[in-house]
Amino acid sequence: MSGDRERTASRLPQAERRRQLVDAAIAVMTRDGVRRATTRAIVNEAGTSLSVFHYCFDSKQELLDAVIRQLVGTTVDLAEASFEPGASRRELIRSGLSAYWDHVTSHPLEHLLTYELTQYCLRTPGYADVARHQYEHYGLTFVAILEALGVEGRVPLEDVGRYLAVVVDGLTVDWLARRDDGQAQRVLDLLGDHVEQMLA
Amino acid sequence: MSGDRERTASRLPQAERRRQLVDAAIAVMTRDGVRRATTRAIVNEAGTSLSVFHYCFDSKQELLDAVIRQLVGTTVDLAEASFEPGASRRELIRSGLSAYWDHVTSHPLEHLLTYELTQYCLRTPGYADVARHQYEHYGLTFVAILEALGVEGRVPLEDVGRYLAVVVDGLTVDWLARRDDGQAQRVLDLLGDHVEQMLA
DNA sequence: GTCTATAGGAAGATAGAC
DNA sequence: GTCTATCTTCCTATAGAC
Repeated sequence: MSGDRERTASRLPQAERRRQLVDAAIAVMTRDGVRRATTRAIVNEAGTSLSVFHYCFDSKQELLDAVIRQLVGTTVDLAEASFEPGASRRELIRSGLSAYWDHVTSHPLEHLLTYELTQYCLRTPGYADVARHQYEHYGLTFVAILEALGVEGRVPLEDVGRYLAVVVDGLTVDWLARRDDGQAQRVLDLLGDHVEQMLA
Repeated sequence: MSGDRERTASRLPQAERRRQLVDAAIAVMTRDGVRRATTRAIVNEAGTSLSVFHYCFDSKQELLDAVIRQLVGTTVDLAEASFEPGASRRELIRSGLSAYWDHVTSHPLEHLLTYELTQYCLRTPGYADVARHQYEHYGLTFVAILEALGVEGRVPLEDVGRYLAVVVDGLTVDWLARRDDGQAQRVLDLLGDHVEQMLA
C-alpha cells in the first residue's frame, strides 16, 4: 500500500517536484523573461506553494542552476538535429541552416531566453564559466557537424565552425530585434556561400 | 547675485543634475550590470540622494529612457569613427574592423551593457521599437560607411552592411563569453575576405 | 510533503522640514 | 533644490501546524 504512486497531484517524490518546478521556471522565463520569474510566479505556474519550492530547493540560485543546465544542452541538440546528412554538401549546409532558422523564427522567446541567461551568467560572479562552456559548445557542435560530413578545406574546421556559430548567433539577435525575415534569409544565403568557399 | 552659478556641489540646475544622474547610472550599469543598478546605487554613485533623483526624474523608467538614448548613439559613432578613409579598400576594411575590435576588447563591459539594454527593451512592453531602431542603426551605419568608400559590388550594399553588423555583433557576444582573442582575430580575417568578395 | 502565516529585507516612490 | 524619514509593495526565505 505504502509504495503506491498516489496521483492526487500532491505528495509527489522530490525528484519529480524538482522537474516540475524547473519546467515551470522555464515556462515563466520564456514567456515573461528572467526578470519577472520570481519564485512566486514560478510556484504559481507549477500550481504549488512557496514552501514546496523551498522544500525542493535550498535557494532560488539552486533552481537557476538546474534551469541553465537543462537549457544549455537544448540549443546544441537543435543544431545537431538540424543538419541531417544526405544530399550534396552545398544542399546540406543550406538545408541545415534553413532547419535551424525555422526553429529560431517559430520559437523566438526560447532563443531570447538563452541570451538572457548568458548575460545573467556573465554578470554573476562564479558563473562566467557557464557562459564560456555554453559558447564553446556552440562552436564545437558546428565543428562536429562539419566533421561528420567528412569535409575538409583550406580553412581549419575549428574556425569554420566558429564562424558559423558566430553568424547564426548574431543574426538571431538581429532578427529578434528587427524581425526582418527577408534580410535574414539573404544573410543566411551569403553565409552558405562563404562556408562553401571556406570548405572548397 | 541671484544669477550666479554657485559651485558648492549642491543646488545645481536641473539639466546638469539629470546629466549627472544619467552618467552615474551608466557607470553603475557598466560596472555591475543593469540588474544591480537600483536607484539607491545610482544616487550613491552620483553622490546625491533619493529625493534629488525623484526631483529630476518622475520615475526610474524615465531615467532608463535617457540612458538608452545616450548609449545607442555611442556604438554607432564608434563604428563610424573606426573606419577612416585613406588606404586601399582592402586595407580600409581590415583596419576599420581592427579599430572597432580594439574598442570591444578594451571596453568589454560597455559592450556587454548594450546587450543587456537590448534585452531589457525586448522584454519590456512598449520598448520593442527602441531595440528595433538600435539594430536598424547598426546595419545602416555600416552601409553608410561602405557608401562613403564609394564601393559597389554584386551584392546590394544594404545586405553587405547588415552582414558586417551581424558578424561583428555575434563575434562580440562570443568573445565576451569565451575571451578567445586568437579565434576572434581569425573570424575577423575571414569576415574581411568575405566582405571583399561581396564587393568585388 | 504540504499547508498557512510571517519574518526580514530591499526595491521604487513620497512627505514635509529646511 | 536638497535633506531626513517614511510608505508601500514585492521579494526570498523560514517556522511550525497538519
